[in-house]
Amino acid sequence: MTAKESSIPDLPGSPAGLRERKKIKTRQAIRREAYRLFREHGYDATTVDQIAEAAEISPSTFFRYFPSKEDVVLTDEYDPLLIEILRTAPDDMSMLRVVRTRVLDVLREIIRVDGAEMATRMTLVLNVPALRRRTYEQQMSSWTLIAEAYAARSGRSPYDLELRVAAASINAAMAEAIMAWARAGCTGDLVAMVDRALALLETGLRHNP
Amino acid sequence: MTAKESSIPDLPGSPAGLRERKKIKTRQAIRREAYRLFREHGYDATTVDQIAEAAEISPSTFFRYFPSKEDVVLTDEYDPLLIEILRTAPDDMSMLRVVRTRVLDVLREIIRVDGAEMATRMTLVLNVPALRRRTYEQQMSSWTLIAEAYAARSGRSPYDLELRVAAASINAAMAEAIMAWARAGCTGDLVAMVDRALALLETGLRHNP
DNA sequence: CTCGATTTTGAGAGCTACTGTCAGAAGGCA
DNA sequence: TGCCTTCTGACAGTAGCTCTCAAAATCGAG
Repeated sequence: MTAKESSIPDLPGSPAGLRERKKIKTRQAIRREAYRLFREHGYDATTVDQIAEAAEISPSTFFRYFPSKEDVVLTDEYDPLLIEILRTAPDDMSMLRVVRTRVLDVLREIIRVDGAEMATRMTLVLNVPALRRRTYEQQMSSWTLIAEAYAARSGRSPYDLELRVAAASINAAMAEAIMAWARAGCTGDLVAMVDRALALLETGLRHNP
Repeated sequence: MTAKESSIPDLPGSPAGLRERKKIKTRQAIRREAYRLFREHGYDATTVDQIAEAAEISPSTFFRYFPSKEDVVLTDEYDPLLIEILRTAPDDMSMLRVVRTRVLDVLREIIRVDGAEMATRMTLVLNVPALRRRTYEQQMSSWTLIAEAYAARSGRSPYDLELRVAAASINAAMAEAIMAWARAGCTGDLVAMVDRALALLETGLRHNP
């Protein structure tokens, strides 16, 4: 209902063509009806046909907007932003430092603007195994890009083990914090939780748990 | 062909009943034919019906032995062993120390006994997205159990964030090392690579990449 | 060995996610 | 207005997976 366009990535405003506007409206309708049905009947119990009917489109049209049912939940416009932040960070700053400063600032802003929808999504991701898997895969492919960018500018191999382990464990720590937040009903300070998780990685697991 | 029973978990020997032996033989036949077809035609291009025909069973019987096509590759008898090692470790030993000492010893032994099949599996997991996702999910659920066991004996909450982050990042680091090994054609010292990955976590990501 | 109980199996129908094709409708542009 | 591009719905088809049911194989006891 409310035009809640996130202000963090460049928002293109209303595009000129009627075609474009209709496409956006259809896309929003699909997502809205899908989320409603997921909430009411559960993810697995909701079929694509039902979503299509609720959104008043044909089932085949559904797959023109989203390559799979999972993508209705998982399409994420923030990943490119994350990559960009890390790509443009100063050369002498470690991945982890960049995340704990710049990325967390952006996360705070995302929550402010888009918190409610993020909560819905994360709750679904927490509770539906298929979505959890896809989420991890998606994030890992982003972090692979990040690791490769770091490799390129420091002259390491793009397959450098330490680099990839750093990326993978930062990803895992953030995911774990986000899931803990979702488990707690999306209440509490997500940014603080993510920072706590990352602090542990920074200190190292020498004596800790 | 060769009765290559791994000697690491308790090997039950040949069970008495004919029924049991036949079941094991069928299970092995399915896996053997499946792996052969995967190698020859690829994972996605191989259908369950083809595997069933090659193993001389009906398609419906296939699903009595493996709940899904993915499970032919992913069924892993080592995970309970991993959990057991960590569960029975001394209370004052951190997760990471247990892994870097005891778990790596067991891994070395697994490679010695079962190296070839492990290589086939890891190569499949590396190259088939669906398998990668399931693998991660599977390992994470094991590490959740481990985290809960650690929580119980140290009086923490089973949802303790630091504990879960530690478990998740150890898991991620090991997975990354194993994937790097598979990427290198399953050559080189896997145990050394995993240890390098874990060493980074132990030191912490303060100045590193 | 035989008979009844239990387990395993094959056949087949059915559901859902997803892909591809193709003609026709709708929007854009001169 | 009329042509061109894009979008849409109907339909057929494939693969993974579930469920049911009756026939076959195995097991245990007498």
